[in-house]
Amino acid sequence: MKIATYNVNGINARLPVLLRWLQESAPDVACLQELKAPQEKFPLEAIEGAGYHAIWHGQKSWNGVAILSRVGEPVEVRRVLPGDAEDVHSRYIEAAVNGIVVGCLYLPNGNPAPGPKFDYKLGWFQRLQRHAESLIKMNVPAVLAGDYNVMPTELDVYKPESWRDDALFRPEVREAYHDLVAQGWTDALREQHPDERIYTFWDYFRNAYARNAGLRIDHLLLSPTLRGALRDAAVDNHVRGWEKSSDHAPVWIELDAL
DNA sequence: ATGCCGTGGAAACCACGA
Repeated sequence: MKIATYNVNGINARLPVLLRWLQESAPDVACLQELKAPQEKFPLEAIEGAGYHAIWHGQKSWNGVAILSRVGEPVEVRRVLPGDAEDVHSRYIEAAVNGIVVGCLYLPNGNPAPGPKFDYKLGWFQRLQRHAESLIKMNVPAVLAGDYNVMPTELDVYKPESWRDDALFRPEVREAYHDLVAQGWTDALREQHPDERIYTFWDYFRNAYARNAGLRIDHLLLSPTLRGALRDAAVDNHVRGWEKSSDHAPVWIELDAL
């Protein structure tokens, strides 16, 4: 079973690239972030035409997450990260697909730090930790996939020294990610490639992709029950080089049947 | 060191992203 995550940066602006990638990479499940579309502007016909069921949680202008599946309909579990009734951002959706709980998340950017946006990021991270802990305790096969907006280690940044004070790399955020993983999760891409410089995002400007000035911020975390099923993990790096690409590249894992 | 680019939505610029 192949599960992917892809921050599309505008699903309607990205539709040709998204469809081309779905055709080429053929993930069984795809978690999408940054739809940047209200609920009623999700391009369902095109997605279904590509052979996928979909559930999504849209929002006007910003955020927005979706779960696509070609291995049966995703059975929605929730479309809000628990713990804050005031939080109106569309940043989380969760479904049961083919016997696996798939959480699709778009963690807040948090810049500038310090400040209210950074506080929101840390609070969101805490809520994610609590929810992830509950998934661990339920002992279900689960994948938490998405744009975490954190580079976990120096190996995950092209130039660590210039990112020290950034909300994506500050110690509090890296610690939050570390603590989350320490619950028993496996960072699938890093597990498969312990020492490689692997990036999932390259800025649109400063020729970042051509210089490989990238960040690894899109992650797939596997619950303890899935760790042994991990067969492969990689970034569809070349997709970032396509015309009208997102600034992120898709990341995927391949799991053995349970 | 820097939103220099890209997207969406409103307004002919601005918010936001990482």
